[in-house]
This record gives sequence, C-alpha cells and structure tokens, in this order.
Amino acid sequence: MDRRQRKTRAAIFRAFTSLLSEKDFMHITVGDIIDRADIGRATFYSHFETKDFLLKELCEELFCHIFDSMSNEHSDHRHIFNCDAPESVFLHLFRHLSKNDNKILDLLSGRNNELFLQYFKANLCRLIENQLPTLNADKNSKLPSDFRIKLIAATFVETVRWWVDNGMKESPEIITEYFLYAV
Amino acid sequence: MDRRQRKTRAAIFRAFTSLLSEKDFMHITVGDIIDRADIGRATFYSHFETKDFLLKELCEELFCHIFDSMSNEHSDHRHIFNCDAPESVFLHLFRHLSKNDNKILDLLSGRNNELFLQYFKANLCRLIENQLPTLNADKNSKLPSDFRIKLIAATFVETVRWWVDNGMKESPEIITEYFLYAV
DNA sequence: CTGTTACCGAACTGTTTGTTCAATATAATT
DNA sequence: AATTATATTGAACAAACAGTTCGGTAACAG
Repeated sequence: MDRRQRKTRAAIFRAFTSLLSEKDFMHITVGDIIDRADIGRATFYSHFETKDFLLKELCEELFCHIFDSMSNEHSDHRHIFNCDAPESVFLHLFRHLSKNDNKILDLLSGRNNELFLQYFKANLCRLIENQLPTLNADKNSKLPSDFRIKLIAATFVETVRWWVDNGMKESPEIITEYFLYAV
Repeated sequence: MDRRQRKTRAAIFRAFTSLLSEKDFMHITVGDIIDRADIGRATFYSHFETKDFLLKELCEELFCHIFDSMSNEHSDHRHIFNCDAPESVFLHLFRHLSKNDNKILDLLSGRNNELFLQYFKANLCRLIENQLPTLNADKNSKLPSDFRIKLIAATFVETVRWWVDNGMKESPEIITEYFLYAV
C-alpha cells in the first residue's frame, strides 16, 4: 500500500478514535473527522464509503490486532510455560486491554457505540467457543451452548465496562477472578 | 391533556416503534416518523424537541408501564398467594414481555438501539437491587454488589435477546429457569 | 357562541452528506 | 533524473435532513 494511503488511513483512524472517546458515533460528522485528521473531504470518501464502513474497518483492524496477537502469544507460551489453564486466555485479554495501547477501552466503555459492541462480541464469541470446555461444566450442560456463549460474551463486556468506569483500580488478575466467578 | 394532543402523541409513538422494529434509531429520520404518523412537521416539533427526546420519552412511558404494573401486581399478589419466591419477579417480567402488548421486545431484540438498552438497564437495575438478597448468596458475597447488579441486568437483556432471536419457543417458565441458573 | 389551543402545510435557513473535477503533490519506475 | 502513475487537495455542487416560523384552519373547553 502506498505510503500516502497508509498515512491518510492512520490519520483518519486516529481522528476517529479520538472523537469516539469524546462523543458517540451518532453525533460525529464526517466534517469532524476530516477537520481533526486534517485531510480533504474527497480523500476521506476515497478511503471509506461511509462513516459506518469506517467504524466497521476500524473494528476489524483493532480485533485482528488484539485477538490475533493474543492467540499467537498464547500458542507460543503454551510450549514454554504451561499456561493453557482455564483463566489464562481471559487473563491475557484483560492484561492486553489494561495497557490500552489501542484505544479499545475508550470504545468499550463509551456508551452508544452499539455497532462497535456488536463487532466486539462477535469476535469474542469465536474465542469463547474454544474456551467453553474449560469453564463451569455444570452450566455448560444445563444451558444451550449458543446461549451460554452469548452470556459469557455479555458478561465479559460488562466486566470491562465496570472495570473502566471504576477507574481500573483492580489488577487484571483480580478482574479475571471476578469474571470467572461470574460465568 | 387535550384529546388532540393524546392522539398525536400516540400516533407518533406508534409510528416510531413501528420504524424502530424495521431499522435502527440512527437511520430513522423525522421525515419517516411524520410520514408514517401522518402529521405535520411543526406538530412533531411541538411535541418533542428532537428525535433523541422522543426515544427518551418512549422509554420512560414503556418502562413506567411495565415496571410499575409489575411491582403493583407483585405487591398485590403477595397478600393472596405467597408468590414472593425468588423467581417470581423475573417470571412475571418474562411473562409480561412474552405478551409483547407494548412493543418492547422489538426494541430489545433490534440491534443498534443502545440508547434504549441504556434506559432499560437503568430501570432493571433498580428492580434487581431489591431482588438481590433472594439470589445466589455466594456470588453476592464475593462480587461487589454494584458490579453484580449490572451483570444480572446484562444477563437479563441477553436472555431476552436470545429468546426472541430463537423464535420464543421456550415458555416464560423455562426462560426464567435458564436466567436464574445463569446468574 | 367565544376564546383558546392544537394542528396543518408550506416555505425557509443552516447543516450534513456524498460526488465531481481540475490542479497539485508525492510515490514508484525506468 | 526524468517519467509515469497515483493520492491528495480544495472548491463547488445537488440532495437530504434538521429545526423554525407563521398565517390559516379545525377542534376543544367553558
């Protein structure tokens, strides 16, 4: 990809995430984005068809980053340490989130970004599906598994929200404990 | 309140809920609403300041109806039957929802209505707070109670969603069982 | 019957969206 | 370094939408 394209794309994402942490998606205009990204109007539309697609691509980029890097880390580690214990995947996820190097927390905690949550949960569900056998077997047997997976995903999101809203005072380890206790 | 006002207001709510079940809030225009409600533009704005306030007032109306009628029912019943068993409040709620006389289900199951969910959960939390002592005491003691309440509310919403998305094949009793087993 | 109030509808301003196009700047190629 | 290809720019544009204004009409209350 052309360096100019990369720079423009990055500037748009940067401006957009920065705006998303201030106000909700619905009230962000394309004008806001191009002002903050300092690019021309036509340029924006040559990159993204609409504002909706921008959000979609941002989500895909973020999730690819976080989930892929995590599953790599995980599969690497399991050869060295024995860290495929039930909580390790979620602990990794919470640790990753706590760094907030990408701006995922701002989006998760921000209200009114249902579209974002939708993408996040969809990705989360795929991950949870694999982890299911390591979780509470009693609930697994008594609840339909697609239902159970969605509940776990919702619990995860709500846990992150509560964590962030309370100033992230708890360590990732404590939060993982809370989370696993809840599901 | 003037009969004309009541009729107009009802027409707007009817049109709005009908639209909300078709597309998400963000893509509904005031033009859509006044067309379907068959009212003048100025009339709409004499009733509601903006589209956001319309949603807010609709929510308040719906929740007042469902939660108030429920808590009345409940407090009436407890004198006759002994139905303040742990599951009864939630069972009542699921039963009430299953009738879908108000259009709450369409809104809860429809995606992208985060604002609506926000109001719903806020009301739900107030109700759950009272029910907390009747629920799993173990979890109550090990999780911060504000956190626990939010998890229960999220679980409730996710339960309803799963129920609706799967065609509501399960009875309110079974769903209540699932729900209480999950929390 | 009379004064009050709500509704209508059309016109109007300002904002936002998404497109177009010629000019310019930057990257890639030889 | 010169050339070709491509990305960006800025301005102008039509269409859609939000929210307001106002004179005329219909419905309500006393």
